[in-house]
Amino acid sequence: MSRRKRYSERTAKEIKQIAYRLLSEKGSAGLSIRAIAREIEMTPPALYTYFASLDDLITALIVDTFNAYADALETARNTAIENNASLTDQLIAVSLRYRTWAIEYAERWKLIYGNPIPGYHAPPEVTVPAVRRTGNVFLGIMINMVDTGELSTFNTVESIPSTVRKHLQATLPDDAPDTYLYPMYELYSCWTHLHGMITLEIFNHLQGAIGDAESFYLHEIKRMYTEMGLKV
Amino acid sequence: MSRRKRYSERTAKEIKQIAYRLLSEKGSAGLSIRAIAREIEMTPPALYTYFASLDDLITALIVDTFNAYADALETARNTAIENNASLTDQLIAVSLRYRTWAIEYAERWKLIYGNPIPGYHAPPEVTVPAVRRTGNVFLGIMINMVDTGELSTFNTVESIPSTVRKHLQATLPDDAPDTYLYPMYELYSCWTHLHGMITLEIFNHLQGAIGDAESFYLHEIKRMYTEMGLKV
DNA sequence: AAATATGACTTTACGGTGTTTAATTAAATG
DNA sequence: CATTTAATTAAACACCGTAAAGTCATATTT
Repeated sequence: MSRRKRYSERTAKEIKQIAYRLLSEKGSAGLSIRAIAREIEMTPPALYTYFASLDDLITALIVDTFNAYADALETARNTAIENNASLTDQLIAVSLRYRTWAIEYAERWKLIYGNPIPGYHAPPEVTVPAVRRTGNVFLGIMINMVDTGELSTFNTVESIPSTVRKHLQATLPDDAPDTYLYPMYELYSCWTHLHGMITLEIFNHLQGAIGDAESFYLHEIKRMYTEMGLKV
Repeated sequence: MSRRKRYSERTAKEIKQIAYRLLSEKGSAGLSIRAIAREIEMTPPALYTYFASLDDLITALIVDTFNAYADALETARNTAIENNASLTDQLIAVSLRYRTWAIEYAERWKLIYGNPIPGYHAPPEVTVPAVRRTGNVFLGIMINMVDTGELSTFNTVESIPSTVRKHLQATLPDDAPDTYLYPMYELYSCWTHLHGMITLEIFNHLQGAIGDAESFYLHEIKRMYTEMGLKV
């Protein structure tokens, strides 16, 4: 690891930090090569040494953000485990963190889940695995629940549409029991609901309707998990 | 209504149509004053006669789009009624249309529910009433269901968080019975879930996970309405 | 140690964007 | 017909991403 390489990585990190600051201060509209160059006191083309294009820089931000999001969820779960929380309480803790992180880092969240930068298209080969990490935090808990019997799989598996069931089966490891289909399906059912509430809150469509988005969210996840058969 | 005024309105409409075409062809990145000017064979500043700014033009597109969305939902419901569909089937028909419209007019949908144009902020006084129209199609059906007894209100009303309940109560007409709180709350519970599925599908986060987003959506809404106590 | 190559930059430039200003033309009104 | 008003244009400003070419210090190779 040469001196020059270390310097270069430090600068790349600095560029990303300035990008995050501009993003949170002025939204994605403030995120430009030239604005970053001004802040870091370089000429705009100098940034091309570190990122091949603005799109590349944004992709780097997106990947980092997905990972930071997943880290936050994992931390939330670990904290819950340290406090001897039940699996259900772990699930609730992670669900709540899923929202608070989104609110706290709203502009970064919009970067990954909104459609913010016109002309930019995220390369799926890099973002799809990153998305999966966040889902896996939820899935891990739910699979634990199936193992302990807390989450009953009864006959819901049969009712899953066959196309969906086949797809889930294909993503399941070979040695995993069929009963794991249930938590996988349930994961997406829950995820889409959580995600809808958060999206609408962040884009300001929910507050006017419901008044207190936080209480609504908490109530909905408790109701959702109750209907899944958990004792909340 | 003078000749000039008629011409002016026709031109404004033409501008919006070109804007929609550019939007669906190239996404929000292709939506620029200068691009529209090229298409309509005007110089860019000429467009400022019709819209005070690009933001104003976008706001006009957004309002139109919200209304078109609501129109489509109302048409879906009316068609269902004409076919003697039950209230439950009306609700399902509208729910399905909520998705197909979003997919069909994805770029317009992103305009209203995503965060597409950096620097643009929708004026709430103009968009909030427009959002409400779409919700009212769902709400209308659910209120009918309460009136006919199809939708039981049992004790869910009591469990609604007090802050949310107060807010819903405030938006309820004075002469409406308290039992209407239940469908109002349920509306938002359903809406957030539908919205989450559609958002994730449109932003390409769901297909990789679930395979067949359409079947998933149908299965989820049926399950949701079953859990609400409806006979689907 | 000298020569070469590489990486980090700067200057300049091109073509794109939204928007303002002032001047011009066309249409409607008195 | 004269005057007001609306519609349009040309020119310019301040941004934007990025390509090309050149400069200079640092690494690497001979």
